Amino acid sequence: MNSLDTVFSALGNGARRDILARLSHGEAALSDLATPFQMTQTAVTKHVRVLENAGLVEMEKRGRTRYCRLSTAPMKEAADWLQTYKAFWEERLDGLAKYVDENP
Amino acid sequence: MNSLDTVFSALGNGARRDILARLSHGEAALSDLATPFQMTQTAVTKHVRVLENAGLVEMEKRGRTRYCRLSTAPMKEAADWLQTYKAFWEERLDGLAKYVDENP
DNA sequence: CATTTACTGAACTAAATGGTAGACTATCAG
DNA sequence: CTGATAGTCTACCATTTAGTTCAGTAAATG
Repeated sequence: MNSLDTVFSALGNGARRDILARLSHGEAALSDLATPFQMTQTAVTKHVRVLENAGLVEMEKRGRTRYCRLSTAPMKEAADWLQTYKAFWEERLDGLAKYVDENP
Repeated sequence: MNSLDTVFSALGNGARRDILARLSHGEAALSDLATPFQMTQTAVTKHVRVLENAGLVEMEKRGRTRYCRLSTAPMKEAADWLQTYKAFWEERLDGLAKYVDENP
């Protein structure tokens, strides 16, 4: 599977985006993530695995706890892909601006 | 379902991204899309429906053919979401630069 | 009018997703 | 050692996804 496939579909889930938001405040253990998200630890683990598989989080086991931290490189890839369409939506905005100018 | 959910998961499929790429060259009928993508027309229609549902394409029926064109507004939303993490990956790059500076 | 073309809809399949529960291992604290 | 804590693995479930086929409607064309 394409890397953009895994990244975009990993991001296509609110719970996972919430986990990323939480991780943007710093490293967290799996159990730290399970508590606030009203979810089984197993479920959280599954989500984190998806994120890990997409390269969006890195895991490190210290003792019995497994810490997750953000890894944003794939996000940059995704952002770059979207960026290729930026000209498009800006052009559309320009078109709108022109329309507004010509129809006061 | 959250709008970012539908947009990101719509983008999480190579076939759909290919369709968007094709549409970035201009309007296309459903049948125009089916031919190059070695897929049933029904399958293409389903993909396009997903894209339409995410607001990424707009459809217009003229006569018996249904034309699709790009609609990038939701992409901008997605890009904006990713952008909030941009500081992160740039910070990481700064950290790397610092590391490189300190370890010549 | 007859035929082709463009598309729709329903029904089906196989696999993936998002979630649960339960039993088990490993580690840390008292 | 004992018990609590962190996490894993397996199995199961319901729903969604990605695709197919086939039959049908609607519009363009000879």
